Amino acid sequence: MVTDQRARGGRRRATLADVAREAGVSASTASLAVNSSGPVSAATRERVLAAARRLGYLGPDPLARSLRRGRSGVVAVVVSERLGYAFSDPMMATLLDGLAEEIGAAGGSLLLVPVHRSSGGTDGTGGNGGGGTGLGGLAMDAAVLLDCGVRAADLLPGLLARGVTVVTIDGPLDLGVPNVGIDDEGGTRALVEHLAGLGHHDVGVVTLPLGAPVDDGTAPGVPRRRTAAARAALVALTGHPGRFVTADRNTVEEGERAAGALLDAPVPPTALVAQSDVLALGCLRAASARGLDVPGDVSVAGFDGVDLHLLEGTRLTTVEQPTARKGQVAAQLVLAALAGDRPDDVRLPITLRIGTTTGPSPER
Amino acid sequence: MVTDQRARGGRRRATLADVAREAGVSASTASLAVNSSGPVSAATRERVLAAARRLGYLGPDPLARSLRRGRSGVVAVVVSERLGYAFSDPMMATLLDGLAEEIGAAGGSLLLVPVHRSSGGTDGTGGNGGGGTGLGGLAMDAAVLLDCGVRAADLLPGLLARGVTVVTIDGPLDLGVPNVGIDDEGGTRALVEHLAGLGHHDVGVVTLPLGAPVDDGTAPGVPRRRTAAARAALVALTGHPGRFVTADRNTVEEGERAAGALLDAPVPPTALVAQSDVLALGCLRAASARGLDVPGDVSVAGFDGVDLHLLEGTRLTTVEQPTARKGQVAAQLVLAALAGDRPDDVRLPITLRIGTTTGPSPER
DNA sequence: TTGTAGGCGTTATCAA
DNA sequence: TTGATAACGCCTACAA
Repeated sequence: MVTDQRARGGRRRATLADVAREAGVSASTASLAVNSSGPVSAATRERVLAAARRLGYLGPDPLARSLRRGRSGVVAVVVSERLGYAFSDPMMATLLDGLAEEIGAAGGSLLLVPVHRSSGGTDGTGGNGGGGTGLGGLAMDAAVLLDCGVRAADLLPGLLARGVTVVTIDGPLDLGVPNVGIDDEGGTRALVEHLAGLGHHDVGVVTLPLGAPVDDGTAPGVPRRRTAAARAALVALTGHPGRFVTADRNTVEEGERAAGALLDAPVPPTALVAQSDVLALGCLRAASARGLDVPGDVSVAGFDGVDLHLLEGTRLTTVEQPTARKGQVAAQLVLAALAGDRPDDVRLPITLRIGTTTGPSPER
Repeated sequence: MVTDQRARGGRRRATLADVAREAGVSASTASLAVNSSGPVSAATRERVLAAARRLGYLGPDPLARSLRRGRSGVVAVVVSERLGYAFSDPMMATLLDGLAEEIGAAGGSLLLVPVHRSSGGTDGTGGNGGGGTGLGGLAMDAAVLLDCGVRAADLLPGLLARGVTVVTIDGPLDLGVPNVGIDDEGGTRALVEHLAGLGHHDVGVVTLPLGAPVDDGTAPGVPRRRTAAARAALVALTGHPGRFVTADRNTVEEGERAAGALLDAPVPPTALVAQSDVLALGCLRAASARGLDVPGDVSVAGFDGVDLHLLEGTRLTTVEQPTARKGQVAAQLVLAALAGDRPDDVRLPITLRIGTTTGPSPER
């Protein structure tokens, strides 16, 4: 990754110039023939192709072509911190799948870029001495920013300055770039309504990591949006504000820990709302570990509509969102923007899915 | 991804030449100053840096630099078919995490390349007309091939011809490139020994997708290696060959289906060995759906040592492998090979972990 | 310590 | 239909 000798072993790969010479044509003609991207007589094309075969020419060098064309065909997906966390979230897998499908179909490819909190600032001169990576030294046509975990806003100026097309998934919304998202507030409210309707007055909320407090003018990310919506809905519908515990990461373990903190209170809440299905699974485990019946003793709800592979015919009550579609749409926004359009934000529909993990409040 | 106008909106990004002109030095001096990679007087450097700031120079263009240096810093990870499948395997997340950590630390980045069965042949002239992706048109220094699903061997010639450094994970082993793997046979044998010791004579095996039969001379992949080892060990230790069902994909659903086929036999086996923990989870669900007690009625074992987040304090009996380490080692092999070394294969240690899902055979 | 020259492999443009 | 020319933006011998 550091060394840069080109002279590897034997003789170097054949280039288009070699092919042209071998075929007795000019480089430009050879280019046209090889790419079938211009008027070339059938005879010449055949001659060039034969020469290419003879020389073992492997097609245009992607780097050179990209430099010349000003396009690399690479779409970066910026994920938070460690890839392991990113992928331990089942959503991410689905999202990336949708993204890859569309980008791949358009001839592009996906670059996975984990951003460590430090290496964000690609704003200045970028004179980062040694080959530090950090978004600065990566060739990309576009970047997809996933709200979860990364402060998208931090990276944005640097990317835009470099002429990179940017699309966000799940906001923030006021960044001035196209965004795909869902109605987080509406989904949260629906969940609270459902629980309130079951007679729950004392609801615990396990939130996703909230990230840095929003001191600048930026709109808050998913966790804060859902949190605010939950608080508002709880006050309005149950008369109580609810109790909030924040998970440090979106993992089952953290969900279990956070839920444990709530359930171990002198008077535990009668319902737990987790901001993700992964966290909700942790809630289920916390309840199970304490011998609590779900939903008899405590109701549990999630968010996302991920397939959790619960045993025993349990179905989590959750807000289902079209995650694969989200990835596809993000890709479409990228492609549209790359084509010069200025696409609008997209808000995808969600559904409240009532499962077997929520029931009447035992207080009733 | 297709259009190629460079003339976007305003005026183009400042280049190093611009900076040099602005600073009144030559381009080469500017290069040295910006990269701090040569002898430059403090005064000149300051002047150059100031000019860069003034012009909003954002650092060397990655594409141009790569072309010049002959290195892109990109390591491709070739995954099978759809990314969604790839990531639905918890192993992959961990593996990629380890890989990304090491590659990232060395200043490289990870390109995710899903390979559809068709687009494999990058051997010929590659004159694939339009911008079809398929590994051919991607700039990469190295590729990591994951056996699972993709016939690594198919891609190898093309990659090698292009001068791409290749490393495989989980074989096949006779490809002539460095490989990281584990003792699949030994692990399988240990599992069978464990079950035989518990008195099981009639064992069902749920295998991973086997892929195409090995008609050429190539060594078989993980599923076939584990399958052969299981068959041999079962014959040797139980006197019976065992019954084999193949899952079409490495998913919980497929595991459940395959296990169901075994459990619905007139005389079901007393133990199920799945070739992955994901499949094993499917086995557990199949048993649960039929009202069978595990391990009372049927024992279940897996392979991998993934955290399955089972409820109820259940711990799967499985063969634990150091998955993150596998990714790290693969990265180290890549880096070593890129540095000109010719690293040896690495075989990582595994451990039989006995959980609560295996017990004495009910036949006893 | 700085500048000059040349080229990495392609492709767009224009003229022939 | 083909060919010469000129970049794309950078880096590295080598010379001054």
